[in-house]
Amino acid sequence: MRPLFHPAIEDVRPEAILHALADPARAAIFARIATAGCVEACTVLSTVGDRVIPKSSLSSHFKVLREAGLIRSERRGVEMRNESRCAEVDARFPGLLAAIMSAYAVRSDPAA
Amino acid sequence: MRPLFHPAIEDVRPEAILHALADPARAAIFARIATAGCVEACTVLSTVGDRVIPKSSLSSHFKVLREAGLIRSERRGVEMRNESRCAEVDARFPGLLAAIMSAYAVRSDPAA
DNA sequence: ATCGTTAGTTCCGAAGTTCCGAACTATGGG
DNA sequence: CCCATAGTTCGGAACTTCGGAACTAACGAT
Repeated sequence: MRPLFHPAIEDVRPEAILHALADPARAAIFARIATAGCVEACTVLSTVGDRVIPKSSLSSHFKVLREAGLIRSERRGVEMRNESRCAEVDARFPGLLAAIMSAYAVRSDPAA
Repeated sequence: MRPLFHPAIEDVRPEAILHALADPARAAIFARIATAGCVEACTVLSTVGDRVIPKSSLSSHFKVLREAGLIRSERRGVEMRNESRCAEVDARFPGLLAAIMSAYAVRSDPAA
């Protein structure tokens, strides 16, 4: 298993963030990591909404989020700890994550 | 030639906007339409940075922006007028476009 | 009217990306 | 040591993107 790659915050590119969050499943995973105490293992969230996501797909979603600079992942024994890099990303691209997350919230809002 | 499709603002989905703007070339085209008096024809901007974009690719970039709800295009004789739908999009997803555009500006900022 | 020019679209093949099941690797417990 | 669990990698099918060539549509000049 190759080591986990995390870009330095100054190497994080906006197109990678937009690409990562342009997938609603990935955006939902990220939202859960960002809100749920900033730590969540992989198979804890093997469903998004009512949709089951296969392990291999989940693994690559995490990889995309990690390589976009949105989360930091660490192997802890047999499982993985993921925490969001919201604070760092927000310092570099102020307001970006908040605006994206609230855009998704608008869409799922029945009043919208 | 089939007619140009524009989604109603309430049908605009955040993932479509993120996907459209996740491509730096498309984001640059959109930025030019949004800032340059909100009207710009296609071949006026056949280059992005120092990169030449073929007509067929340009045409599909415009289509992606249009169908994401970011621009409104109208055939005016032999050419096309494009105007941004910033105001509508901003009313639905407040701050989203501004945050994305300033994220790209950070990236191209030599001090970043 | 018809020709030429300019603006943009469509078609289609090549190249690249995404999805997901199956096989694999790594860690920890009994 | 063997098993179970957590996650990764592989590989093929389905989908997307890119760009050149052929096409269409509008306008002006003759």
